Amino acid sequence: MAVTLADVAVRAGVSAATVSRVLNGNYPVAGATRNRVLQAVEELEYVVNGPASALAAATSDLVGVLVNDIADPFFGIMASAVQSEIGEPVADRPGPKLAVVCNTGGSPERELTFLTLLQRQRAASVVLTGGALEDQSHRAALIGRLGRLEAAGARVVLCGRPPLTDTDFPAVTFDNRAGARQLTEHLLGLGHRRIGYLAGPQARTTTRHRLEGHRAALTAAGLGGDASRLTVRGSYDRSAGYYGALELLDREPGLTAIAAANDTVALGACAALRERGVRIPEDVSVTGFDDLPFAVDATPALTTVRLPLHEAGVHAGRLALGRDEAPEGGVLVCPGELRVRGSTAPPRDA
Amino acid sequence: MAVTLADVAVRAGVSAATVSRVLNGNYPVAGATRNRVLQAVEELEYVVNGPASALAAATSDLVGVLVNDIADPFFGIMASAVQSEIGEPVADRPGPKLAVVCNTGGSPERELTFLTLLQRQRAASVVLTGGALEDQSHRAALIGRLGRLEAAGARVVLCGRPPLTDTDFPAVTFDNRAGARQLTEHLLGLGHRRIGYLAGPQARTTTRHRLEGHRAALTAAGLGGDASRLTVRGSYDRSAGYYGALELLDREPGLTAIAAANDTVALGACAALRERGVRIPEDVSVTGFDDLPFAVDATPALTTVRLPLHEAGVHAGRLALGRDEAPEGGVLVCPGELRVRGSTAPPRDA
DNA sequence: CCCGGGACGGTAAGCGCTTTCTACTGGGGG
DNA sequence: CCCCCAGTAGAAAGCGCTTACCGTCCCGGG
Repeated sequence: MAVTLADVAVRAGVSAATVSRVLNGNYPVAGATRNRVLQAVEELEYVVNGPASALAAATSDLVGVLVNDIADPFFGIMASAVQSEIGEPVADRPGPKLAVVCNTGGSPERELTFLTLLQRQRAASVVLTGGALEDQSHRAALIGRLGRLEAAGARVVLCGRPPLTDTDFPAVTFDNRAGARQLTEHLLGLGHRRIGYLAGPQARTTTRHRLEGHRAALTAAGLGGDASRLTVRGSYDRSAGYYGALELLDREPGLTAIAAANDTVALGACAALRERGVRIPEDVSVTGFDDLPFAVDATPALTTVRLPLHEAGVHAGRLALGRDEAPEGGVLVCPGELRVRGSTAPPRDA
Repeated sequence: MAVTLADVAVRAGVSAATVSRVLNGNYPVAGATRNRVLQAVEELEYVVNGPASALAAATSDLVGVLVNDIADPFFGIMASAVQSEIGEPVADRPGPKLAVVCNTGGSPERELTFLTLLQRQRAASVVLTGGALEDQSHRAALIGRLGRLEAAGARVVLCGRPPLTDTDFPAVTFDNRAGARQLTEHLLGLGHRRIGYLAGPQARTTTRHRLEGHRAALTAAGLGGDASRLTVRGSYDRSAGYYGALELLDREPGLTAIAAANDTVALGACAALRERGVRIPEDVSVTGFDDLPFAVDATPALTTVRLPLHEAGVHAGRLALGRDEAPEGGVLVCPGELRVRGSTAPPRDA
């Protein structure tokens, strides 16, 4: 049924070995022979059998990309960058690689399951994005899986998450702590003193780092005491911001600012504030985090910290291909950049 | 180095065939034997070699998903739905499938290239999303590629794009025409008469259908004459909306409404209007299309048409697995739903 | 008491490709 | 003038798995 290498070989009057060599270009083949082969390939519309070559060569051109949810632009942007980077047929030997996107939904089990599935596919590399779960047993299981992947020849890269201690997988991470700190310092600088914080889900590194940055700024300003009373936890979605903001308003009617764990949460908070008739930023200032594309289109535009998601993805993609050397220490820290926009202003009583 | 089926067989004291049968569960194996095998698998941490089984069984568990850009929520949401659907280990025979996401960037060549790469991987199915390019030669090439994929045993599904005439690939499509028409009728109903339109790129079915819907509404209202003067073309991104809106304002200062090809373009337009000091909706009403998550958080919230992106993706995923039968006629049309929000209001002179 | 057949399990032949290892050629240096 | 090597091409041995195709073994019916 399907055309095989052998068919091409017969058509071109050469051996299968030669056809393989022409196609892979890793062995000298005389010009005339090569042309005959190429022509036969063309005429027969031959398409290599990927699994067969993967089996024989013990490599595949699949790169796994684990994300929480590809529908979320935070992950979408990174994944897009990774994909574009690895899909580009470099002058380098192997052809373009394909990105296998895996939605973990933040579930540790699914994360492990997908890693196994990727190992089964003999993925050439795996890019892990998103905040890590801070759970010792999961951490151990994860390291085990990644170790086996690496042992099987896969390249493992962490993107947008902190390095895994005791391992030396290259990592491209964001400085969430510093970013959060800048944001809160910005609010403090404007004169805010009663600042609510909408934190992400428990046991996530991203959540913890951002919260720590926020607290560090407060503490430095001598406002550490109120911090936990003015912190509400929720997931990283819009409704968490909505209900979280209402909760904060109830807890502390004198609130003049809300710092959200990310832009999506911030928009939810804005919606809640508007419904309550609270003006932004006149009555309450709001900050986000990530600077996703829509942050600038909110009204008022969201003050936030821009994370170089695309750049990080590109870098992770290059590391995954082995095109770039791992950064010194194995970790590349990408700083966030404060973007001051309309959603923050001095408090009224300032 | 790596553990193979044979190793497991030895360990369990059975033949490789038996191990394979236990793992695939498609042939009777006595309970005791099965358990011994399973235990050996466990102890050896055996992971099937995907390429090898793909080669032997002539099938893979890869599903290709072609999108314009996975960073765009429009595609991200559909891809996410497809992925979740196919990743679920159904009670059905084959294990969970992996989604290979391919960013075409809207380029026809890349589209074809990716299809070839997917065929090389012997993908079990391919889901094509996004508007189709209206170009005869590309259409022919595309049908050729898809036909070969199908001949190779892959299931081809179109999602969020019109069916390919003369083929019978199942399709899940959006009624862009009706949606656009509703939007413009809504504006007309409010009393608008000078309505600008920000169209998408040329030669895309999505662009054409939405524009046709808009024009149909205008024509029905006896306003067809001005239509082309008040139409500006651009890509589907924010800056196209920004510059397009400025252009429209210049062409027709008396404009009272702008209908954009999608939400992203609409937000760009809003930004331009705000900069010009034009109030929304008091001076100019604006409508989007798609109802992406951020549409509701714009201020004012965007009047738009909600497209069931997630549902369409789920459905496409099921079709790709062969879990659902193709709809009668092969095409499932998903209607859009008008969402009237704050960005539209009667014109001032109404 | 014998035989047919169902339930299991093993044997072995590939699946289509890569990659040694071997073979052959022609030309230039000794 | 012969030998050796660079340059090419082929033969063949797998890569790890699936799956006919056969044997066994044991049961119940005749």
